[in-house]
Amino acid sequence: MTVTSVHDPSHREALWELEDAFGRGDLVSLFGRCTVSYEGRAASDLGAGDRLLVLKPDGAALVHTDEGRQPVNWQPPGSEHHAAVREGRLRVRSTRSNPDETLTVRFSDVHQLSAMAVTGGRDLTLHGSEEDLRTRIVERPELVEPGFEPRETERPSSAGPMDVFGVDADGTPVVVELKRRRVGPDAVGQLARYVRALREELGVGDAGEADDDSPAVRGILVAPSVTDRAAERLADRGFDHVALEPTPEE
Amino acid sequence: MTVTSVHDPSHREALWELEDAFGRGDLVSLFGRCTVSYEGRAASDLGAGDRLLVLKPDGAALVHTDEGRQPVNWQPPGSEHHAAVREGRLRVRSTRSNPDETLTVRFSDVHQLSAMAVTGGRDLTLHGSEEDLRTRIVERPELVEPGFEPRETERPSSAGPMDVFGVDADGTPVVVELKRRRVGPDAVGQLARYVRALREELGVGDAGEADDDSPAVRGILVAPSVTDRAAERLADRGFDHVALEPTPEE
DNA sequence: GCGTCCATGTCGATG
DNA sequence: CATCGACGTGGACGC
Repeated sequence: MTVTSVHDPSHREALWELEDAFGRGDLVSLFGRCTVSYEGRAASDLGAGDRLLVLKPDGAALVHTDEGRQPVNWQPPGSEHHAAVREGRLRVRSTRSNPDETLTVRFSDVHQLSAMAVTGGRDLTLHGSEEDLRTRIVERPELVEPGFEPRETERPSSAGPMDVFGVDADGTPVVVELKRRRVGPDAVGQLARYVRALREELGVGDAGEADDDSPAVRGILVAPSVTDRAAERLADRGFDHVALEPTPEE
Repeated sequence: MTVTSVHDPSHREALWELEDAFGRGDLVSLFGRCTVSYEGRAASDLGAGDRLLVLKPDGAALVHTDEGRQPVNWQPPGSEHHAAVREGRLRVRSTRSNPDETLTVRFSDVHQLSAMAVTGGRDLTLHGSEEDLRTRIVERPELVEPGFEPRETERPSSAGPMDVFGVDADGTPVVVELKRRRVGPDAVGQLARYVRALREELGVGDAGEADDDSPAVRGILVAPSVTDRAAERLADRGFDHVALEPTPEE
């Protein structure tokens, strides 16, 4: 593992190191006093201050202050990094097109620059996602309700793929929308679109005949919990909510 | 400006530096070979590889690989960093409560560690946000339509605050929903909620009497553009779309 | 604390 | 390319 590291370099030294690092495909970490300006989907300016600039070989650029999970400024992967010395400052610029965006970081002082080749080990195994919730329901359908039979996941419809499609104990078609966490009204809207699409497709239970307790196509929202507004909308539509976590309680 | 920087430190040296940096409230950048595990709202594991760990004095922790704008793992601000040497590795752990979450990074090798005090200069001036769009409309209402008069922004309603409330040339109440970029159907749903709330509040134009071309309360979606699905929903509801950018075209 | 909504959201799948 | 939906979304603001 080769790490390059320079302390308090001159702008010219820093420039050399940056260009080498870009050439090697290194990940760069740069501490220094700088101003930052961005122009693209929006535009922003940031006055002088000490910050951390991270430059990735895939084109991503991140400007971090001492606070927050989010960078104060950034450029997405696919951008191109360029460095130069201009007007007595080290200018690092990252540009991309579609949309056209430019991030410019101007360093009056570079305190520390490190670069390292970083490869592999990018595959994360994540548990507790919506996909896990789907798996859990397919394996244990009674968690939705007794007699529920899943027939298909990601079933296509004119409104997009529905998370789980199945039938209930009476043989009534059921659309299940899954959410890994507490949801608001937008999730009910999503479920409603799938139910409407399926009713049209099956030619049953549209607004004209679904005014009693037999909706012909049922909608079930599976989520740990729902907001009040979402509950209202669920009631309006005659949909059900099943409280379920993506992973079993410990 | 004081920067601490060590190259290829022993675990014990790295531990000292980390504890000093935590004590000083420094921002830390740590290159090394590590495994990462996370447990909290979800759970994840990441095998050995070279990565960049950033530790912020506000408690944020970021694990970055060579790719992506997003950290592969992280901990939000408000967490607490702890470092220790365990089983021949440098273990950096960041924990928080509510929800209970733990991020653990275990280094088999530390290649480079830098720490710097980073203060001030955190205030970003951003242009092109939804707020700019609102300002633009209030100053030039004719951009929405001739004769439009804004009366209130962030007007409260039972469905939440509507972006702009006003009246059109005929004196008909208008609810304007603003989006800084192209929107999908959810924005129409949002607008519909506000319109419904206002109709109820004013006691006019509900479903019973709004079946002709006089809806009593109009809804206008201002956004650069809308998706097909959103356009459908707009037409269903009898709402209008006005194509407008958050900032004037160059 | 929860609810709501914006974001330069980012990211991946899909047509 | 654009659309659509998930995300450990994050973050701000209001109640």
